[in-house]
Amino acid sequence: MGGVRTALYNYLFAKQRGGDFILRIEDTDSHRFVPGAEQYIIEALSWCGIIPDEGVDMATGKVVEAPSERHPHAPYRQSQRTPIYRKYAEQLVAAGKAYYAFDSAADLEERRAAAEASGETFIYNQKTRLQLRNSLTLPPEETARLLRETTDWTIRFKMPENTVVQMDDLIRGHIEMNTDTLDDKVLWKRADELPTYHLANIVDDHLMEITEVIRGEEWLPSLPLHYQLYEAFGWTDTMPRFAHLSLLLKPVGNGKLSKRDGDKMGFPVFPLQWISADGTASHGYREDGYFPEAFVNMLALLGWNPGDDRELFTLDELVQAFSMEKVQKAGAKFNPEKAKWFNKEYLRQKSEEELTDLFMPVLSAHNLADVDREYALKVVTLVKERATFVEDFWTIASYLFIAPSQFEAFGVKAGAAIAQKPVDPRAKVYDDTLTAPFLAKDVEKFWNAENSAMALETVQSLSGKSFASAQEMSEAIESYIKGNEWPMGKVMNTLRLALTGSASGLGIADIIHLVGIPEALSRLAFAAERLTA
RNA sequence: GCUGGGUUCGUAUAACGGUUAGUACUCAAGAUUCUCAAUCUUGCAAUAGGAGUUCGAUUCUCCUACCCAGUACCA
Repeated sequence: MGGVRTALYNYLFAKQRGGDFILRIEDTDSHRFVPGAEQYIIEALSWCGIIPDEGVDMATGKVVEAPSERHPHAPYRQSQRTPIYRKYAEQLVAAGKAYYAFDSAADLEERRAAAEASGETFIYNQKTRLQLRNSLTLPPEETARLLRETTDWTIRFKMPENTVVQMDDLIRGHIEMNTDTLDDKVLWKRADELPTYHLANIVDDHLMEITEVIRGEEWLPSLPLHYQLYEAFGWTDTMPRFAHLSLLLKPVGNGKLSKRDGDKMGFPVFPLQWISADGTASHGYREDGYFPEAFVNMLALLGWNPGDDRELFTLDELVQAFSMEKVQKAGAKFNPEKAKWFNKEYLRQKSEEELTDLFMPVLSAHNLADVDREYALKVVTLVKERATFVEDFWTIASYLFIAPSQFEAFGVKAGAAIAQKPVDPRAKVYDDTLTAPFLAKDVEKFWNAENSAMALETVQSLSGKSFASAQEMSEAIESYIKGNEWPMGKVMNTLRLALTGSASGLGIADIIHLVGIPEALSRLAFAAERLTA
């Protein structure tokens, strides 16, 4: 989610200014390589409607490896650009702005442990670099020999001493930091013979003519290093502008949003379902039934606002409205409830035709492949306002497709839609298995000889007549019950219990008008047989 | 620890020195209906604390508290 939001803000900013949004794969940690991750990123962005102008060939969905007019800076995968970084790293060494370091990992580890033991922190910087094994301290011929005979070396940036770096951030404004608090960061790694993020990023941003870098807040502490690198390369005149986005925080408690939070609280943290290497699956917004428009809209408003009360934006509207000035400095706690609200709003905006198209596969998934589309459309019209997800149509109205007598065979539970709500702990607990497929608490409340007789007679009174609309049928039912001076609520709820399995849900006339009077009578008979024993 | 960033109702945010501190989500109540939703109405609820600057601070400055990030041959 956080990654998508960062990409989204980049996209909105770029598109608003007529710029290009570039996707570059920063895969310079060979140890953390995850198969499929690259494709996942492309697919996730594509689902959100965030289409890169450069870096990905959208026809094939692949990262571009060879330069073309549209993709002049290929390859866009950093692991395929290593000679470039190597050249620039050595250029820095030659200019005296970086140096070769030969300290072993174990040695550095030891120094860190020793410093920690005495309550200090070991930093590889201007204070310590002259006591360590590097091209600054070793005789030139020894350095040359080590470089020639081993690959056991790194390149470190020679951080200038006591210099206050003056920085600007599009969101945070002016920031300054003294270089004495910084260390001599590794630019070229011995471990996998690849550049670090810092080197590769600065080199690529320069080569690819990047004008704005919008990234997560975790990079803010690295900004002075990046400024110094631009300085060292002599690229300050074309240095991009930076914006550091605050992080997405977990809904409750402290800390940033993590995979575990979603699993624990039952909301997705991934745009698309993600299967980890160990086989565990994490929920995705797509698979959980969210519309991409709703997901993107929700994400955009998490840390940014248009300055007025508008909340619903299409991607194009976001491009128009977005401004860096209105991006929030503080981290934003993610609210899963609001995410659902957005989805509900988008669902309501969709036409009944479109929703029916989406609903048909849901019916098939519940073993109802041969439902008449016109019938499904009528159901959608009836339940649209009540649903948050397309899947809800089924949960709310499964009884419009199958009778309670079939519930078990289709894996339906009576009152499933209301059962999702948290139950008041003081409420009486009923054993639904005793009356299944009918809800025990409603059976106790409404089902008795008197009520069921009235319910049956009411439906029988409709037999043989035809009704042009549910409204017309509703009037007939009402006048029949009132004519007999029967209690409206009791008859209706008893009827609903027999028809749907529970005493809550759609209007009685709506249900009977859809399923038909003979079906209603048959359901009444089934309920009588099951409940009057 | 050090360095940097941050702090308005439970949550997301508005108010860029002058408002009864607004809006949305959530929650609660009422209206409505045959129930449940939906809808409508109403309500609950915030400027972290302390100094200063100012006629006046949510807004500017400083201190404290708390939160976040970085402190890797990870990004």
